[in-house]
Amino acid sequence: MPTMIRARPLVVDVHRDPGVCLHCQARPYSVCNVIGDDDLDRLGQAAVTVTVQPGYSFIQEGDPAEHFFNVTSGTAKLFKLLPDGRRQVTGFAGVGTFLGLAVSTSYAFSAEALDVVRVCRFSRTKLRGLLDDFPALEKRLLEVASNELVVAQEQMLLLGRKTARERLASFLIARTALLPHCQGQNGKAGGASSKEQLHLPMTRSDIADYLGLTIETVSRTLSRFKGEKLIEIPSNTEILVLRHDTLEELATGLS
Amino acid sequence: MPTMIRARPLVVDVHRDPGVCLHCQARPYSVCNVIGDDDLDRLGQAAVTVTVQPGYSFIQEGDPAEHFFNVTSGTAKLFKLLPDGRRQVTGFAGVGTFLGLAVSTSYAFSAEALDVVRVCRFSRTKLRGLLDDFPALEKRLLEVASNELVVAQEQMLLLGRKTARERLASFLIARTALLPHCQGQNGKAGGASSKEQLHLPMTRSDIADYLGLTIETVSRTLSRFKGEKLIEIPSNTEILVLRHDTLEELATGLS
DNA sequence: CGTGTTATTGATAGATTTCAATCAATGTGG
DNA sequence: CCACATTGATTGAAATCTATCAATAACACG
Repeated sequence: MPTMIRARPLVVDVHRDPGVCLHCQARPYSVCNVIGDDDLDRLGQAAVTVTVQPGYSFIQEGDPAEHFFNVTSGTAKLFKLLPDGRRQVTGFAGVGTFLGLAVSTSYAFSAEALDVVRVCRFSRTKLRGLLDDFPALEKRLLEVASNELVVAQEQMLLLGRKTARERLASFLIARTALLPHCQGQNGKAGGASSKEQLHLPMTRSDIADYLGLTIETVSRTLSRFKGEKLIEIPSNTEILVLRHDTLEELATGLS
Repeated sequence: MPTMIRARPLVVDVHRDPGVCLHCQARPYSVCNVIGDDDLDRLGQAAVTVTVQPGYSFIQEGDPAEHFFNVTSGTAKLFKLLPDGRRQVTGFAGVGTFLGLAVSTSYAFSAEALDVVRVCRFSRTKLRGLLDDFPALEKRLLEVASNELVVAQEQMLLLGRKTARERLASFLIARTALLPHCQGQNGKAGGASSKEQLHLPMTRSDIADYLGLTIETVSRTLSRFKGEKLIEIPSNTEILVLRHDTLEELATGLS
């Protein structure tokens, strides 16, 4: 049975500030990067900045979808619930993630902060206006949505057809791809070790709900990876990837 | 082990015809419906009509994504494969479905015709031009993509957290929603029977790969539904839904 | 009508879940 | 500063759902 406590959509801090967009550290990763410096204030005026404390949610599945969000710092988990409490985490939203694309009148998922999360919040109507004025923004959103679609299909493959080991390997590999130095990080030679350190802001329970497994299976599988010297587990929130390519093979179903 | 035979991307018939769009029976269900009658020829000139025979595929996962497609008749299955042949069907594309939204340079999935499928094919570059000229089309595509995203998240919930019974029930309910007379089809009173007849163009194997199960589990579960008088199975391709609301409860996890 | 494909049904096996206990990390209050 | 409680993670044993293996049965098609 999941926690379900403190799942109030409590939002802590709201403020607005002209010119923030220009120096926003999330800008290079966000849809905003298609807006020129000159027009950026126009964008900023349509948004408010919201800070969400860990454990609190800022989107509730089923609620009327009045806002769009852009994550500027921190990580949130996105999830859907069944009436009896079973949960499916559909994704983790990091810096630059645009949320709320659900066209319908209500949100299709909930979003809860894993650490302190800051988001830019746009009202539906104001964003509509922005899209009319900036066709490039609309194009960018289509791009974003298409990419998410590809990711979702990959996740369906994982959930429908991969073993627990393959799921965990896929998860770890996907996480390494998010690391800042995300290219040429390991040699091609078989068995080359790379030592990538992952920070996991989510709990084992979140990982389980993301991969369609139980906490216990996640824990057991990671322990086995550790025993096989594929990873190290310095702490509950850190994982050191020792054999990237072995995990990658596992993730794709080879072996 | 899946079939894997005749998975050649064989396309059978190609022809073009000015003015076809105007009388296309798929128009009301397609993205084209945002284009006015006057501009419709412009759209038609950018497309070619392709007929695909059952069992043949017109999109191959991994191939360079040179075209977009719009299904005008028939049904196709969309799927991804693991190297060892495990398959995940990510969706079924019926009349009006727009395909190829993958932004990247290569397709993220394969598409294979279940029955005779006709599609409108657009080259990437020509569609790009159309989008520049018709902002409404771009808006519509964003709408389509967002909707598919919602559907994909629902499918993740199914694959990650639902039981075999719940998956089959969800599948049947989703299929009834596609029926032409798709509103007010059954009374609210508990236990009301509705008798909706479903035509299933896909095999049990396709259903299994769609729901993350095996053929045997699909067959057994349907047989059990039959034994419980929830459905009838007049033929391999037809299913009669006797108790829509009972199945709906099952689908949502209330059982 | 054979003949091959697809679907059903049965028996068994196996991967993951469930139930349960232990351990570790963190925080509280006397 | 140290018992005590709380939460999250790990590990073990048993149960269960679904997969696998295997045999029929139903169907489509030439």
